[in-house]
Amino acid sequence: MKNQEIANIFYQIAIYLEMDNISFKPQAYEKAAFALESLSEDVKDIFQREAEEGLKKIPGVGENIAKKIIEYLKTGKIKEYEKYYHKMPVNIGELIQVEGIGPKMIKALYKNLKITNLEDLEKAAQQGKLRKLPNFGEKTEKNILESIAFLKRSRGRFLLSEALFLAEDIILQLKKIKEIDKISVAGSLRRMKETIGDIDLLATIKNGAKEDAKKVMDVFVNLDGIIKVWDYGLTKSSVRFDKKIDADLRVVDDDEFGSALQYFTGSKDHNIKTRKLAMEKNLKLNEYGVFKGKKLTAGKTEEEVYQAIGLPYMEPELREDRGEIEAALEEKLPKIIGYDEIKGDLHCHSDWDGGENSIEEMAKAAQLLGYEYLGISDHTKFLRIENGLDEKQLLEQHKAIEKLNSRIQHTGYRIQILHGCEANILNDGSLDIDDKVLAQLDYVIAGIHSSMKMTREEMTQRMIKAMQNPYVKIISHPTGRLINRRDEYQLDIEKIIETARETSTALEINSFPSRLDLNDKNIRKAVEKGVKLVINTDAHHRDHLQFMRFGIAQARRGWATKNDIINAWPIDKLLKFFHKI
DNA sequence: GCCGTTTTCGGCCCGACTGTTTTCAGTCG
Repeated sequence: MKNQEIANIFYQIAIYLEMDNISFKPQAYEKAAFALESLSEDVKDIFQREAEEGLKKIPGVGENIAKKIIEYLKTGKIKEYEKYYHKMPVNIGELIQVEGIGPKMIKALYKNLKITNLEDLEKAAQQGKLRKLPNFGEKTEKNILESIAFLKRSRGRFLLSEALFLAEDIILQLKKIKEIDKISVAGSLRRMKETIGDIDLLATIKNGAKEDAKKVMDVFVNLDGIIKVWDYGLTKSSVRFDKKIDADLRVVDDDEFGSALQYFTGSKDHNIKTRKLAMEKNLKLNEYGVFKGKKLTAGKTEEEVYQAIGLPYMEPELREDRGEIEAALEEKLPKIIGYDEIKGDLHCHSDWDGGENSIEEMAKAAQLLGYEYLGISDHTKFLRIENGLDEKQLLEQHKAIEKLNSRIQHTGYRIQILHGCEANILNDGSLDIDDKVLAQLDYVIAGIHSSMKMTREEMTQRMIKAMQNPYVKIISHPTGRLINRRDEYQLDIEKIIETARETSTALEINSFPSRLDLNDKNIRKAVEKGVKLVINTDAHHRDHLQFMRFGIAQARRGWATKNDIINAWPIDKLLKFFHKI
């Protein structure tokens, strides 16, 4: 799929344009890039089917950008970009990741110090060269070094979504081979960890024949997007994809698929415990099976492997040695929420606040996902750039949603649209929308979108005050972290959880791939305190509704059950929760 | 460069915050 590659080039063109103070064009390129990466269909397919006209239907794509997409599809290059890159050969993708660095700084760094990548930048900062540049100073230099250190800590880890989308694509390709019998992801990806080091895949061959394994491996090492083959063998091959994600494929015997899957899924600590448990029963557990002496007693499925050592089957998300084995032995393992148990998404943006789709389009997409309800929660007025709604617009939107609800029911759609908003928590903990208006909505989400560098005490008080507002039912992305990019706010999460319990406020598990906030550990803390949670996507496009599974995965990793998640509840129970003032 | 219930040109892109400065440049959401 070329969408992301083209989007990345457009993002870079936007930055080059911004360096030259060109107005409006950068936003146009950014908008097109955003639309491209949100697209679920391959632009190549759209172009083949509907030519340039089809491309121009993508929001933000007009005549010029459509031509550039076509140019890339045909030649693998975009001349406009090549021209800029020739003039300033800088690794923009790398430098822009540094918090506090934007187009103007990249330009100044290149012009004055010939800095082209992260390594150059770090060296120059360490040598105190940055502070001498105009508009730079000691503090900027220090911030840049801190930000680079943060990036380095997270280097080599990929977002769960990136790894999963690639893995699913690989599996789709491999499943076309008729000799393949079973295939599954393993490793941290199967455990749905928030970041992934590499992709592990496990497969079996129908008749176990060596020449068939070779066929499979041949397809694997020649997949689209591979830039390096590390290993090529009949039982294991290893490759690197263009985003520098590595993937391993192992072929195992059908009899050992379960034990191999269990072994390669990990986690390592979980496996150490399961092996100990096996030893206590005079058994031996390894990747080839469960053995009594030399006799194989289990191995074909994970279920029989766990059963053989006296455990129930464990969902991969639980296998972190965080007490799951002990809980299982005491039959106290919770029934964690299923991927199909969410009944609605309560944090979605519409085109009222600059999102891509109308409320109706969002509702129809939600209906297709089988949801009972969809909550529209646009930004409010403090966020001017996001077209935040003011009191008057919120009331207008309320009427529009009432109308749409009654119209939709006559057209065979069963989905019910709820009206909320994502109000801004201002520095003093008050909200940017009048309580009288908030009172008229079905629910209110409150979130922090500004002044993220307060002290721990100030930030905690700020959020506590917002939760004490009787209309606030949900706190969005409670810790504010962006994976691999920005740390959490300074925040006393225990106090926040405590206040959430006292005020019956639900804490969000934001499913947006770069957020996953709350994270699994904080989810577990909240669940233990009996605090209610809500899994939302923060969709700004109808395709983003699909991100739900990433949030569900984190909820599962945090041992949350259906009862803990308010949007796994039927609508009557949900509305009762919202109206509990 | 895109877009159109202001429709083929003229809008679009604001305000807080930080760090640099002494009136402002750049980043972020």
